[in-house]
Amino acid sequence: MGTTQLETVPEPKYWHLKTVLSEALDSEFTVGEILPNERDLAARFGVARATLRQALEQLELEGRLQRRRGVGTTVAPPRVGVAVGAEQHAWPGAAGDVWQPVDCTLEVPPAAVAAALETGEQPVHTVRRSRTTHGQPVAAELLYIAASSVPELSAIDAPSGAARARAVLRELQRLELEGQENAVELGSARADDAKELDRLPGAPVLVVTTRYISDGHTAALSVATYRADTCRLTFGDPGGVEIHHDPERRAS
Amino acid sequence: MGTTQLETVPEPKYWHLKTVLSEALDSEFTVGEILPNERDLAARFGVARATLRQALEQLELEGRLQRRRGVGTTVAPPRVGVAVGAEQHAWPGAAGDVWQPVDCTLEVPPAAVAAALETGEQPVHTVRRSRTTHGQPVAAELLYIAASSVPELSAIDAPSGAARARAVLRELQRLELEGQENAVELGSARADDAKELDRLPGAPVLVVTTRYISDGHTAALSVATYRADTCRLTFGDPGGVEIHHDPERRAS
DNA sequence: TAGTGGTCTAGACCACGAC
DNA sequence: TCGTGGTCTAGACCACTAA
Repeated sequence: MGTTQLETVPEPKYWHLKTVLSEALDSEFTVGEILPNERDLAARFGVARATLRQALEQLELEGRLQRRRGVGTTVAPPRVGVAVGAEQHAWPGAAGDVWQPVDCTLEVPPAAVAAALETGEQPVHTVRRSRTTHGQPVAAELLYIAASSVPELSAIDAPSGAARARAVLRELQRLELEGQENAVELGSARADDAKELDRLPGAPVLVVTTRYISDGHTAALSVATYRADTCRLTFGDPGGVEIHHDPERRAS
Repeated sequence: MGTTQLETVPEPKYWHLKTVLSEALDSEFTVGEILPNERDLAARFGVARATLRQALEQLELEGRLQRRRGVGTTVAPPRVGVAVGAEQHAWPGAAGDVWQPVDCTLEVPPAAVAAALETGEQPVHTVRRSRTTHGQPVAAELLYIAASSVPELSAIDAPSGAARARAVLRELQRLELEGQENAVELGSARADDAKELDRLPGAPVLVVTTRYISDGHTAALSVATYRADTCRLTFGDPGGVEIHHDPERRAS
């Protein structure tokens, strides 16, 4: 990474910079290694710090770098593959579920959720769960369950907490699951999700929305927020071998 | 959107700004409507243009806005749902495939692709396809097919072009498809993909990687690049119940 | 306390699209 | 040609982490 000059090219500086840095990451750095700080890097390439940051931001978006305030910029490990929608015909909380219940309250959900659950202004069971891989938090979930889906629940004691979450999920298993519908889209982390995922608010996340269908209606709705920088979501037939694909450097 | 002041709060200005703008979009703007330009907006909120842009960038990332140089910033329509991995047990190019062949060449693929296909330094059939919804381009694909997977192809005339692409895909159907493996991750658009998707290079994309497995090996590898701003990827088993997704915006 | 990345400013010029 | 968003600069200060 000894290069100092940037030729005058029609392409943006930060783009060129990103390419140069990307190649340097491949050839001169190892996973976990810490990079020079932004001010030094900017000076070395003869650009303003903001321009250097634009390149770093893209590399972080692609999962190549990890930046932490007060610490520095490090080379990120390859993204981890996490299976979603694998338990294609099981309710959340069924045996083998990788999610860990955290809390459960009774709340009036956002309008879009209420519309899907057809619950109007009624409060619904709102279960918070988290998911970790290799000890690292990778996803936070909000699971909305219509009160009518778990009618036997009123007898249960705990008004909230993980115990209640487990109780609600246990009741859910009694229903017959007809099918589920999944969707993935790009989003940015809300403040609470960001905290749980150990990221700053606004960090890019992959939002997986799952609709659990029973008796022709949406009995439960899951909104799971995965760290986009560290995760590769896998779905469908679990074949066997795992490949890592780099989303940017696949050019010739 | 007449507000002019921003209180002194511990949260970043751009974050607050984003919230204010988001609410204004819901209540005071309609899809396709054009916003005031960045300089005016920044002045109206009493912030520097760069700060205003930080807020706009996030809203664009979330699919709420669309910005085009030389034109302006408009309110984006809700994301369109596009099905991926739906033809769970069919080769690309099979009947009903939504992809449109564009070109086909014989090239040495990137190292990661070569590793998956186990082709070493050998060139592979590289099919370029595109996908549109409602007349808009939503995805660009590079489909790599090991030469050994379509051995009967040498007799075919066209050395490249859409005709050859169709020929290669036709040959592919002769193999028995054992299964496929899907993954989705966040990436940024390469220059060529960006052009086809009508975006700037570096724009956020959802990269869907599909491995087609035959005879215990990876016979073909698809790398599909979807516009992250306009697409919501749907996958999995609809359970026979086809539910029309409500156009209502997801809660945040 | 020192050093890091995160936020913010007030400018400037450029590339592109529409007129 | 004009207005738009895109890029870039050279600073400043803040929030956080670790020593």
